[in-house]
Amino acid sequence: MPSAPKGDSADRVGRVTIVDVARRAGVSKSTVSLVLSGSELVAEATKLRVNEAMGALGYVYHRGAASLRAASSDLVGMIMGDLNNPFFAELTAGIEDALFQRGFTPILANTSEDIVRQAQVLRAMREHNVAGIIISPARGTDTWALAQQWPSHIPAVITMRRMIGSSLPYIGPDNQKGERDAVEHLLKLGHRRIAFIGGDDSMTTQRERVAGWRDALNGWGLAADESLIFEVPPTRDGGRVAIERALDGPQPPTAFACYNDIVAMGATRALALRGIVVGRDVAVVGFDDIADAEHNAPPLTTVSAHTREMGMRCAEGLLGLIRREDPASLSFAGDASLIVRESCGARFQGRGVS
Amino acid sequence: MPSAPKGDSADRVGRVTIVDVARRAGVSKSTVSLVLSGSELVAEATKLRVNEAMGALGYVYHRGAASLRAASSDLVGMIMGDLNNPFFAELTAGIEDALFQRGFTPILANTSEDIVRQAQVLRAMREHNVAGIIISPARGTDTWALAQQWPSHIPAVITMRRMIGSSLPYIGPDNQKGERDAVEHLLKLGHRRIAFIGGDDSMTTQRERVAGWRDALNGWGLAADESLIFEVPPTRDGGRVAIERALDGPQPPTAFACYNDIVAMGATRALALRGIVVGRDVAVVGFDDIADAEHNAPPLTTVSAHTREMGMRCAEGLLGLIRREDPASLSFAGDASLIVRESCGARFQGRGVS
DNA sequence: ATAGAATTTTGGAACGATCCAAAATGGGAG
DNA sequence: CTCCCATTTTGGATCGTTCCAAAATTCTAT
Repeated sequence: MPSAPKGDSADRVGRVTIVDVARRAGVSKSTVSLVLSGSELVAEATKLRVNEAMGALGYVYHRGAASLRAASSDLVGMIMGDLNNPFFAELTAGIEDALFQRGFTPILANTSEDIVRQAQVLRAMREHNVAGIIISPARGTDTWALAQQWPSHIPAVITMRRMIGSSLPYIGPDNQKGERDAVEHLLKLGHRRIAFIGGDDSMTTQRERVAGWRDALNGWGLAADESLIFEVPPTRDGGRVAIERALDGPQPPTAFACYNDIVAMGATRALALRGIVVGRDVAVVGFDDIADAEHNAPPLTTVSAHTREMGMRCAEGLLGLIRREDPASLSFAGDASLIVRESCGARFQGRGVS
Repeated sequence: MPSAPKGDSADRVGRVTIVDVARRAGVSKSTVSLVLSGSELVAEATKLRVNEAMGALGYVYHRGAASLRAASSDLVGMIMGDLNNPFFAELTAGIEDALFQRGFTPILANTSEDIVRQAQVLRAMREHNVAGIIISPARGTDTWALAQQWPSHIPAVITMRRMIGSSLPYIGPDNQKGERDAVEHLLKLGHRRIAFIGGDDSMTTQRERVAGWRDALNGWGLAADESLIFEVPPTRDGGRVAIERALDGPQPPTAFACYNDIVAMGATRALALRGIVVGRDVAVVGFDDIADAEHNAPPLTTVSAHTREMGMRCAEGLLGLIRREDPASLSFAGDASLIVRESCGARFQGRGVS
């Protein structure tokens, strides 16, 4: 017979508590508590007896009760702007993994870019007495409002979307450097009219990436032509719209640096539908390196944000804050590295149908 | 000056509790508790005074403390097999939304299809005294093992992956019916050699979808040719591999019913790279209707699992269990409806480049 | 055998809410 | 002015843990 985890009182009405365990092991509840916390104080023999009792009774630790006494719980809030964006889904999975491994329990909230929802969610997290939060602020989040909604003494790290003027540490990729590399790559391939498409001026991430685009052009002694910045929603459809606007204008660009991979996918699709072969007639680069990027038609040249690692960094950064390390030292701009595939033409294989 | 939420004791060392509020409002903590729970018993004037005190002190409700006395908390576990699969990301967002609206707080766990991780996560959820869980079991989860890891008296609903023999209610789309519709559509378009690609026999979802495929063929008086079932991982690359195997075999199929959209995307891409125009030379249908499906090249004909609604159903089903309704009556197979786009050829526009 | 030190164990007070029976208050009828 | 009843309010026990000072036990050296 396999060892069944059910103990003799597994079907009791109430929960099996530390007191029940203590009674069965013939010790006091304090001793059981000591065993639970892995204390060195308790004698080996006693430890064994207590563990046996816990097994027999099917005891389950009650974290809520424990954290009532401690200052904070093992809960950590994860507030994401848009879970349906694969990039954020990957980031979420990364953070979840890292937190769980460190003994924290992530509570998830998806704001769908809704700042009202975000405010509600922040309050709920406070009510749960979370040890801290990792937040990717919804678009349109105001630095001041966030400061009002989240007391500065509770650990929080901001990820992926920098809040200017906020005292909270920021963890995210180096957008400017990444975009600069991407655009320089296009310049090296001979492109001179390089558009930037997607997002708009109100998004810090867009501003950082545009800055990188400008840097690269200026670095090559070229003036950045602001009319080549196309502000469209950071969506697939946004990519399509930008392509249409760009192509229908005078002197269409020969290369497109996209706000992110989603926009780039929309753009490549729109180009393909016009019969333009991406990677031969025109170059496209994305940003983020989501899983789908390499399966796009054609596979996207993009800038990797090292999503998984970023998630780990976030978890670690928050842990640092919880341990009361200096917030300033925690801000972190991860590397962002160019991944060359086919959409830029550098490795174009000339396969005929794109 | 805008009304600052900071009260006079917002920077106290400890937390502001109902006792502090009670003191300031000149009432007992019981009264404050009554106000908190929205009781009708308390006089209007007192209610006002208490609310004023809460505002002034910046009181934040402590859900953990409250749930210590109640049988269970407002936490609900969400256990997902693979968050990186856009389908599950959408489902997760849907469930999260529905739970939050009903006043529950979802705690998230991504098992990455790892049953060891899943067991750990289940335990963590128990320790958090969750009101219930919504679980999409990791591949390879054994019904008996799950029953051991999750006591039957704690509400749980299984979603998307039926566990045969489990007493827990199952909520998911009608896979068999959906696949039958899809394959019938292919039959109507004149296809006779229709392959089923992706997943394998150990996955209940695959078995259900294969059953639908078989139903459709048999319904048209055709024998289901088992050699047309290609068992490959339910991934993009799996789709590619299946296409290669199928095309290199004798008498290649003219249509492919795919386990899900991811496989279908891998398949369409592999076909395109071989110069085969999907929607003209060959037909492909997917399953799930993830957001990317309509942006695929060509847009995928697929079966919608009504993901968002499914998420809502899960939340509602769990709520029913928490309210101690009959588990059997909660099982639910949602509709699964065919969405015709271009990959099957029914609406092929003949655009040249696919 | 015994003081003193070292090692183990323990009872009771927290933590911040809810719940219940009982007490206080207010109003209307006699 | 009292009594009764309806409306409000309240103290204290409780949920399951941790923490702390103090008690009990064991060990060591004399």
